[in-house]
Amino acid sequence: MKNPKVLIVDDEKNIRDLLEAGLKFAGFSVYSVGTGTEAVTVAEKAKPDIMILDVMLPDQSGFSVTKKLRSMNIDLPVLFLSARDDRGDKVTGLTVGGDDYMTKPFSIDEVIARIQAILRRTKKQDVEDSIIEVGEIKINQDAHEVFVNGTEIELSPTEYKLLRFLMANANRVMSKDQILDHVWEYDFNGEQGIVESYVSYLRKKIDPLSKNQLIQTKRGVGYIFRVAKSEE
Amino acid sequence: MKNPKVLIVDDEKNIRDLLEAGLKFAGFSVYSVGTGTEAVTVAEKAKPDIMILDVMLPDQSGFSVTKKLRSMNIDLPVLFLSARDDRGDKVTGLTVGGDDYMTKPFSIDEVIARIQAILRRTKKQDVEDSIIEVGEIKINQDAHEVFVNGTEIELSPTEYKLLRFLMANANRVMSKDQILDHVWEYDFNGEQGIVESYVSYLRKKIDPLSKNQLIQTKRGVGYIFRVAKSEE
DNA sequence: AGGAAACACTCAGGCAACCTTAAGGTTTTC
DNA sequence: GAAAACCTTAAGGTTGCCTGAGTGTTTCCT
Repeated sequence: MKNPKVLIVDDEKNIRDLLEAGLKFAGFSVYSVGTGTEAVTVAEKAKPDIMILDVMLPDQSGFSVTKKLRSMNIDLPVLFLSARDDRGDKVTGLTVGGDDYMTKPFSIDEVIARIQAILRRTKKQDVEDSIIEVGEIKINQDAHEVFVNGTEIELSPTEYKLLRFLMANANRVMSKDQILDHVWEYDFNGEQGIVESYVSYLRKKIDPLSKNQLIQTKRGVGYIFRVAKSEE
Repeated sequence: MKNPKVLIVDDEKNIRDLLEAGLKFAGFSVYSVGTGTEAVTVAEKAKPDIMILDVMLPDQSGFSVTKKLRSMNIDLPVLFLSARDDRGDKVTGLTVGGDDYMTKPFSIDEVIARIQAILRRTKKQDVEDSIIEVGEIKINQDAHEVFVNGTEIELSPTEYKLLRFLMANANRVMSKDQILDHVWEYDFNGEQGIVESYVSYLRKKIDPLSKNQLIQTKRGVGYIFRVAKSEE
């Protein structure tokens, strides 16, 4: 199947829209509802491949939605969303098979990565491979490992997400605003300076092991992960 | 499809007219409205391929327009416009997915370049290629790179825009006023002298690597990017 | 042809924006 | 309670933008 179908269930419309825009662009077919009741209806009719489910819904808890679906023999993997500090919820949510769990606020690219990871695990879809390799760098997303010319380097979570984003958009300049929108959590309110800082951290770890300056600055424009400059 | 359709949404008529003229000339079919309500109507009926949307509209915010459209399952990429210094408006999610973001005042040719970049990325249209090659010079728009006979040169943003404009109109004289109108921001209030300065900067970087004088002066008329002079 | 006027080119300088790096404080994690 | 990760801030250097002045070049008029 070419376009995996995602059902988004969240009562905050802003969040739904954000997820919808990001997921559509990433190649998913998107259904989006605001209540648990609708979720059950759409899940039955549209037969999505995966569901993004807020655990705090106005009409019923997210878990009761999954129970209802299982009782109807509709079996689909779930990416749970919850507000931070719901530690209690986490345990319950994770008891079942291929599911995963994220806290709000999230970064949009992280959601996409998790969804692809779940689909990969449940093996029902053609999804992006777990391994991204661009030029001298190879990332294993499942293992969270990064290799520069075969040597592993340790990256902090933010560094990792930044690198993954730049590599996913290799050979294309990304503005600092774009980077903020994709890599940082959606409610992040800081300035672009933080992107500059993290690019600096990344370079410090990557450059000693690479032949070329892989992350290049385009002054006044943004940053670019650059390979294969001469011929294309 | 030959002529991509653009929907312009802005309450300032001046801006609408400016965009409309520029985009029509660039080969787009243009629809232009002044309110969010109209935008929704036209987007539904005319099915444009992309929308240019001011985030500050009189009747509703630009974001609510995109939300409404998404809830109606009308999915089109957006180039957001906003006034500079709208720190408050800087809501995350602006550039999520295939969308992009520009601040006013802009240069008209930069808008066209961004629109083509978005359409290229969303792959729904036959648009100009990312690479412009005229004579001895090759520009990679995605990477913001410029090569003269295979050697890369570094250009500042303004130099880059000026060169792109001259190359897009190769073998045709462009007056200094035309250049100001297309390359500089629409509210730029300076003199033509600045064009002379920037042509000078460009030549200093280009000429050492080129066999011919690529940017030529037409006294009393303007400048021309000249190739294939012998036969025509 | 001579000279004035218009046009064009280059350069230096002031200011603003941008980039990098480092240091320190806060939050999170174990 | 210590370590790691994260964010902010600021200093300092660099680059980019624009202006204005000085010089060079062409055109045009007498």
